[in-house]
Amino acid sequence: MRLSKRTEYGLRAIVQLARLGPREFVQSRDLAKQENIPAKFLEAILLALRRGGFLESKVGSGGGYRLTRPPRDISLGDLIRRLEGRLTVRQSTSTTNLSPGEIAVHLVNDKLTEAMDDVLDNMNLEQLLDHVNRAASSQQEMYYI
Amino acid sequence: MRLSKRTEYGLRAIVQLARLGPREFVQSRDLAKQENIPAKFLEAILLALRRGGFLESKVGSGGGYRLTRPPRDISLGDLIRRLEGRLTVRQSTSTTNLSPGEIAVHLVNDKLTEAMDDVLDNMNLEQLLDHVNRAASSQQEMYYI
DNA sequence: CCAATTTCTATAAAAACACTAGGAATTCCT
DNA sequence: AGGAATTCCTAGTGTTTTTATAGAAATTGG
Repeated sequence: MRLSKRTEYGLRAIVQLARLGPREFVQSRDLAKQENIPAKFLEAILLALRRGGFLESKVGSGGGYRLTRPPRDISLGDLIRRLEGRLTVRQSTSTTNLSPGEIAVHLVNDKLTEAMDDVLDNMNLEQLLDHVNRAASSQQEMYYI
Repeated sequence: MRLSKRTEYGLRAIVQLARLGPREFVQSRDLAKQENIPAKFLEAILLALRRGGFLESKVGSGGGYRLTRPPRDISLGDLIRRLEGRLTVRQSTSTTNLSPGEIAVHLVNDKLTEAMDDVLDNMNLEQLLDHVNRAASSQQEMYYI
């Protein structure tokens, strides 16, 4: 299991935005530079995040993006499902006349989906930032020991 | 999250093999027909399962495939990781000098991987078959109610 | 009016996935 | 011995998904 580049970039961008605080608008180009993400690709991703209600934007000179609400109120589940484009409705393959193998596949798929949703739905952006800070500072300590 | 066709087909085939018991060799072509899977594709998948130690084969007339061990001893984790080809080693991107965003991505990736492994490593083929049988029989009941 | 920015549409390039072709090797059966 | 059935193996092909890129319209601030 690996997140797509799209999701990875989106996550990295929103983490930056969350760290910089909700005051200022940050430009797509700057985010791209800071995180070393292809600029045009990031543009499209930020747009999707805006449409998803995670970001608000301001067009024109001095414009950019910022969070619509505090990190605590942004669920990783909502965020990542939006980024992965996994609105891929549960296959509506009629649940009748399935072979045993097909039933098994369904079962496994459901279990996996549930497990992932569990992880993501129980973590918000604030908690993720806390983890990151802790990880980063423990990385710092390494140098002093 | 969705399993690849390769994994889906492999799972369906091994479920069939497990149901038919460990006695007889079953031919690839028959499995393909029963589960409606492209024959040549399935061949390659079964071969991989043999190399992974899940199946043993007999070449030539009257040949085919069968499980190497009882379903109880086949972990879904081992099986599916083999099928997904997800030996995709944990990225060895040096864990130094990561941006906060990159750390966040790592964290999420690890959590998700762990959650999926948890599900899969705690289920064996026998348990999966039980689930399937229960699901199938409750599906049957539907017709009588 | 001009520069900076988001927004939008269209397309291209690359990678992953889902197969297919064809023949070699092995085994069984008569 | 010979032919039919089967796995084994290598290589290739087509399609879909992912990862971008190009370029111009719309909006805003100065």
